[in-house]
Amino acid sequence: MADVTERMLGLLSTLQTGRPFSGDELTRRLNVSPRTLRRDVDRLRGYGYPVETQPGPGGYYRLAAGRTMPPLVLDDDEAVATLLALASLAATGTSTEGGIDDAATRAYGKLDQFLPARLRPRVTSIRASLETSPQHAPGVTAHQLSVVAETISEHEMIAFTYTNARGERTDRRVEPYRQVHHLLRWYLLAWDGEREDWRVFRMDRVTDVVRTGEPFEPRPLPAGSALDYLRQGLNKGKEPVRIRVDAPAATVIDVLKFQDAEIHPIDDQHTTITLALDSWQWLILNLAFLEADFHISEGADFAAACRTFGERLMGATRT
Amino acid sequence: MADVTERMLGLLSTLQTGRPFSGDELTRRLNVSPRTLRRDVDRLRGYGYPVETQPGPGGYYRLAAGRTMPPLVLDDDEAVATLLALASLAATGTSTEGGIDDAATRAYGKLDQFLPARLRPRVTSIRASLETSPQHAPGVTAHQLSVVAETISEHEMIAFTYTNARGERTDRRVEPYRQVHHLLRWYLLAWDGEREDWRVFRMDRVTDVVRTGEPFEPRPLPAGSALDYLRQGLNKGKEPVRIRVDAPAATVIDVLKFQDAEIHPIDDQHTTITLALDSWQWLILNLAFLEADFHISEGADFAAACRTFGERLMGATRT
DNA sequence: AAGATGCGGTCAGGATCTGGCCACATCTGT
DNA sequence: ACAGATGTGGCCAGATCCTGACCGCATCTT
Repeated sequence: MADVTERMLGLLSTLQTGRPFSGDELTRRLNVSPRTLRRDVDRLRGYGYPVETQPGPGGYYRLAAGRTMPPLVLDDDEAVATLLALASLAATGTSTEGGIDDAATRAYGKLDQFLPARLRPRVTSIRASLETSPQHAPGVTAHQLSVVAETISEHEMIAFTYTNARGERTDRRVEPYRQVHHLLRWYLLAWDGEREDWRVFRMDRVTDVVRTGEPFEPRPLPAGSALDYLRQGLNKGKEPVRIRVDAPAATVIDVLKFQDAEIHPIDDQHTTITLALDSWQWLILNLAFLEADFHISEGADFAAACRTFGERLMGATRT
Repeated sequence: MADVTERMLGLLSTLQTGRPFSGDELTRRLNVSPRTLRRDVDRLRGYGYPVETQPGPGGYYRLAAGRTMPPLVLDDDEAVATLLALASLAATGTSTEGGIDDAATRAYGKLDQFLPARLRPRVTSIRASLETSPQHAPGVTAHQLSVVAETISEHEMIAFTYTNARGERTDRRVEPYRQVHHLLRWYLLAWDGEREDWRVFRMDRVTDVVRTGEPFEPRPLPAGSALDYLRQGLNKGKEPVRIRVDAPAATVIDVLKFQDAEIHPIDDQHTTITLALDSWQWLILNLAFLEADFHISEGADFAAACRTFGERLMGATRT
C-alpha cells in the first residue's frame, strides 16, 4: 500500500495536465481500487482543488485549472506589493497554528502559482533575496477575525470570553461594529449591552467566540471612526497644563510641532506652552527633546506624574 | 491533528518561502511533536524535496531550490491573511505614487478576482468592517525593490545615488546581496567596491537605480544573515545599555515592540532589556509607558542622561 | 564544557486506510 | 425507453500507519 501523500501528489501531477481521465485509467495508474480512487478525489476536493466529473459513457475526472487560478489583472507593482505585504505579515506573530502569520507564510510560499508566468522569475528573485526582521506580536487567528467580520456585516451579536491585562476572565455578549488594526494589534469595537456602553477589546485576548444568531439594530458609532474612538480610549482625560520653558519660542514650536499646543513667547529666552494634556508620556518626550529647564505653572496631575517619573529616573541610576 | 497530506502541503508552502525555520517554530505551526516533525521532513526528502538542516544554536530547516512544487491552492485562512496583509501594508507609508503602499491599496481593492467565489462574501465583510491605523514610514517603490531583487538573483552590479541622513548625495556602484525589511524600513546590504567594504543602505534614500549589466562573482556574506549584519551596522557606535525592569517579560515586549531590543525574563516579575542606545529620549518614552521601576545595569551615558532629566523633572515641579 | 539545536530507533495505543459490497445517480447511444 | 458505462457514497472487518513519549546520540556555537 503506497504512502497516501505520495499518491496524492502523483494524482495531482496527473490531473494538473488539465486532461480528462476516466476512473478506470486512474485506478490503473495509482494501483488502487475504484472506491479508494473516489476517496482520493474527495480528499483533493476537501483541500480546495476543484475536481470536475462527468458520469456516463466517456465519463471522466478533470482538474478545473482555469478556476483555481483565474486570470489576474494585478499589474507588476501590485503583485510585488502583495508579495511584500505577505512577507511582512509572515514575520509578525508567534508562529502558532492557525495564526495569521502562519497563514501569511504559507500564502507567501504559494503566491507565484497565482501570478502570470511572466512574473514568476520576479517572485522567485524577491523571495531569494529578501530577509524580514521577526516582530513579536500577539497571535490572532484568521478564522476568528473572519468570523467576527461576518457577524459585523450581518449585525449579529456574538459571545466570547475576555481575558484582561491582569488575567481575569469574563464572559461577554456584545454587538460587534468594527475591527481595527493599530500598532501591531487587532482590536474590536463593540457595544456591551450589560454595561450599556462602548468597549474596545484586544482580539488576542478574545477566545471562544460564539455566533449567537441574535440580530441587533445597528446604532451610530461613538466617534467619527472606530480608530478615533480607539485613540480616545487610549488617552484618558484632558487636563489643562501650562508650562514655562527656558527656551526661545521658535525652538519650542519646532519641537512641539506634532503636539496640539498654544505657544507664546514671554521674552527672547522664555516661552509659555498651554495645552490640554492627553498623554503625559508623550509630553515628557517632547520636553526631553527640548533639553531646556522648565517649570509647571498649571496641571497638578501632570506635575505629580513628572515627580513620580523623575524619582523613578533618579532611582534607576543608583548603584 | 490535520490530515497528513494536508499537513505536508502546508509544510511545503511554508518551506517554499526559502526562509530558515527552527524545529520549534515548525512544530508550533503544524501543532505536532518534534519527533513527528522530523518524520515529516524525512517524508519530504523521500519525495525528492531537498530539505537542508543545521543543528546547534540557531539551527534550522530550509528548503533548497530544486524540486518543482505541486499545484497549490489558497485555503480560507491564507486568503484572509493576504487581505489583511494588503490592508496593513496599504496603511504603511507616505501614499506616494509608485510606492509600495499605493500598489498595496490597489491590490487590496482587486483581491476578489484572486479568490474562489466561495470566499467573496468573507472578503467583502472583512473589508467593510476593518479599519487600519495609518503608520508613517519612509516610502520605497515596488519597482525599485523588484529591480534590485532581480540584480541580486542575477549577480549583476547596480549604480545609484545615495542621500545620507545629513542630505549629502553620493554616486555608488555596488554588488547587491540582500534586501532586508526591519522595523518598517527597507535596507540593502551590498559590497561597495570603491570602499572595499560592506555597506548597508536605506532603500528610501536610494534613487536612480541603474542596472549596469556587469556581473560579479558572489562573495560570502559578512555574517550569518543579512539581518545580523544590518543589526551590527545599526548598532555600531551606540552605547550598549542593560536595564533590569520590575515587570513581566510579556508586558515589556508589548511596550517595546518598536524598539530593537533583546528582552529576557529573569523570573515572573522581572525582565532584562539589552539594546544599543539610539536615542535616550525615545527610550525614556518607552520606560515612561512601562510604569514600572527599573534599574540601569549598564550604560553610563544613558544613566547620566536619566539623572539629568530626572533632576530637571523634579525641578519643574517645585513651587 | 554547556547548552541548544537536529537525528533516528522503539513501543503501545489510537487513528486511518483499504477492498469489497451494495444500491444509486447520470449520461450517451441505440 | 432501455442497456450499459460511467461516477457516487455508506458500511464493514481487517490491515496498516501514525503519534507522542522516551531515549541516547551527533553537531554546532559561545
